Amino acid sequence: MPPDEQSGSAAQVLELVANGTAASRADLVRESGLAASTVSARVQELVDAGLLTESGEGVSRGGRRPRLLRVADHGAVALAADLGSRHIRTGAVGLTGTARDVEECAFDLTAGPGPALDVLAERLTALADRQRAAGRTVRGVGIGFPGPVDTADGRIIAPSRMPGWHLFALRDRLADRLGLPVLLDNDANVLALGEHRAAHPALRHLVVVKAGRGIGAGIISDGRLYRGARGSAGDISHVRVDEAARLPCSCGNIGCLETVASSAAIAAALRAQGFRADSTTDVLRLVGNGEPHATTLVRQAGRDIGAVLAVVVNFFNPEAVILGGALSGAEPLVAAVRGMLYERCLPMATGELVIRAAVRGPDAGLLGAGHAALRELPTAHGK
Amino acid sequence: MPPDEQSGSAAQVLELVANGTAASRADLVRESGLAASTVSARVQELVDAGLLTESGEGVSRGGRRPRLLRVADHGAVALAADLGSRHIRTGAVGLTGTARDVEECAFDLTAGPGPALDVLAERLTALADRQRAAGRTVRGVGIGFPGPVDTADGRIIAPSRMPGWHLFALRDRLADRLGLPVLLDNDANVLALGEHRAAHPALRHLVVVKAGRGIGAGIISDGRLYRGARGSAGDISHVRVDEAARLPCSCGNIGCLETVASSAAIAAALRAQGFRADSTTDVLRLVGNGEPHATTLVRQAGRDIGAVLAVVVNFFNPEAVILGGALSGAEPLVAAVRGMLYERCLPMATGELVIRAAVRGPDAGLLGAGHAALRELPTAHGK
DNA sequence: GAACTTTTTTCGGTGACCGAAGGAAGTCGG
DNA sequence: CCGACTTCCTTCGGTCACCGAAAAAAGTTC
Repeated sequence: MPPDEQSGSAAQVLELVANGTAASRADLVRESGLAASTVSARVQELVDAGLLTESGEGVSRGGRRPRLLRVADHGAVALAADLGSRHIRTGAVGLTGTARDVEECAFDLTAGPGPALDVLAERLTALADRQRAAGRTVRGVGIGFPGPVDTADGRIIAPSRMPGWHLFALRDRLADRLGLPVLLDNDANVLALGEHRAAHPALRHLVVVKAGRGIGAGIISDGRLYRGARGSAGDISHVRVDEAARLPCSCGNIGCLETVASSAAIAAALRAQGFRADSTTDVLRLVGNGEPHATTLVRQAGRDIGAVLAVVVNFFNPEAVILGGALSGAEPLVAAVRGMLYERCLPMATGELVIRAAVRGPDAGLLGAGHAALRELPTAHGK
Repeated sequence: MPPDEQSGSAAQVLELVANGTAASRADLVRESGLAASTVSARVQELVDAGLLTESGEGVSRGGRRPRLLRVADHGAVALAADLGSRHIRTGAVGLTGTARDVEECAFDLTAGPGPALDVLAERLTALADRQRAAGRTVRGVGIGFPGPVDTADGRIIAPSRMPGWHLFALRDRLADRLGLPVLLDNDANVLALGEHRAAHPALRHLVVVKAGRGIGAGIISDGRLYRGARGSAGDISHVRVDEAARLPCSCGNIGCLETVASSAAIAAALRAQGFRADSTTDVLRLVGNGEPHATTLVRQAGRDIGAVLAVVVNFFNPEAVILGGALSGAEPLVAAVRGMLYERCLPMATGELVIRAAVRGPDAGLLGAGHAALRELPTAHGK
């Protein structure tokens, strides 16, 4: 599926060095399970390809000193964009796994694909120019989109709350404008990739929730992103959680998780109570200020999300549930999800389950998008 | 993970012939994606090993006639046992994928592991003797158990409703008694293996529900059985579906799927209404007779199961949901699940979703257990 | 400074697969 | 009935990814 992908174990070697699991060939032998000769050969390839560099020697452990390896960060970066329904966040991601030159601007995606394409192209062009001016090579672009994506075609599919986007060929349109290869995926998927690679590389089964104005999930199964039969796996935003609710959802049903537990829903409820609350930021501010109504609403949202995740945890039995997206910045939400999972799941499923907020915070999605782009986009000289 | 497993593509070749997808080497080339030379080599191996036989020639399609291949059914079988909380079903499964000498007897698993081991050993010994008398070689035993199983250790783990079984080493105890290698897995898992291999080999992502006195699910992800982090994936029996329920469940919670939608729950409700209903068979009989109360209860159970599966379908996005277990014999249940899924899931998830009852009926679990045993158990002469 | 350790490379496999070429056995159209 | 085309299958010489044994390289310890 990935157009490029080096010999398999080479990617693994690079990954282990990139996320800090291994710093020398000997480490790689221990961590990867490969034969020493294989590791040596792969490292040599990667050094020759300019992806790894040797950087001095480490401390001896009673024998020869290890020759330390580092990911070569001099050269290539991928541009990354994390699209939200109300904002666009951009940055440059290098092989070392850090985001540089991060910017966020307000933008309403519901305005339709035309304006969005303009803004994206403009900001990414500027970003590319700055990166090139700094001497870095821009290898491609990774985009996380807050709605269903056909990753094969690079098109948006029937996103709720965003009329006009259906079947928009964002990937190719953007690639034309930028003259760069573009990778397009769902925002929760790139978030999951980012969290997995940067924070939990050792875990094999992982559910990463993105809770913001919408609610989605990315699934890592057996160490790889799981997309499902039609690519819509992880779409929990329209699971019914409130039988009594009368609020209609954009999907045509009622009581969807998204209409009761997203930050859009919380903000609306707060406005109905007389608060000034438009954005997720406003909600977080009110919670941070200790506003009881806001805290109650966020906690209830956490319980609703937790109720859905309880089914998911029993069914999928992951090693970790990671909460990302802007709402995960609210402690009460994380606490409520935890409580719900421990209450409702089988002890066998929660026994060693890790439940925590995304460690990379607001950049996690960006890192995932950049990472994916660096890994999967074709390049001229075999990466 | 499987102790034996032939060269990978050999297993694939055998599988394609066994399930009827391919009948000649040329078919195998088309279906498997392997090179013709590779197919030829693997077929030769399998013929030499006595697993495949050539059986005459097929009809020409304008060129040389294909040399037809068949799975050699002369020799080896695995014994299989499908344990229910109230019955034990046994049979012999050959490489051709048919169950022979199937028997079912009533037995109460809650009586504890001792008596169960005796009955199992006795019936399987008799079955083995009959198979050997018929000139077949018994290669091993596959067991499906209606509760959580540690497949690495071959032990039962904390099954609800079955005190005394916790940590019982069923696999090794049975292997000692029979003098045969034993494979032990959860009943829903072996059901999923059986349905996938026998009925839907082309599908890659599959959820197979076993609805009987308990409710479990087996997951096929990427063509392979998915067990999750701790091996408890698919355990949806204790998902809360009825907030208002006061019925306590063996797990300590209330409103679990199992306490409201299992045949045990339906039978109890029918008894409360004055009907004679002890077993799943009684429930099916009443539904078959058109008894309105029974049909209503079964339909409601289907809706409850459907509500849980709706979350699962949105999250996992499978190609098919297969309903197995005794309750799947009730048409209203299948209809109710269908209705619930189409109502509650996103169109993208249900667009091409197959929802149907297990085609192998009551033998599906048996076939899966036998199949798994034949595939994964070690044998003397390299299978 | 001899005897271990640890790290890394060299070298000769091995196993699974592929692709080109060609043989074997057909059909079909004149 | 004979050549031209198809389809099926095998033979043969690769390639690729990896492994394992051995040894070289570089250190530590007593």
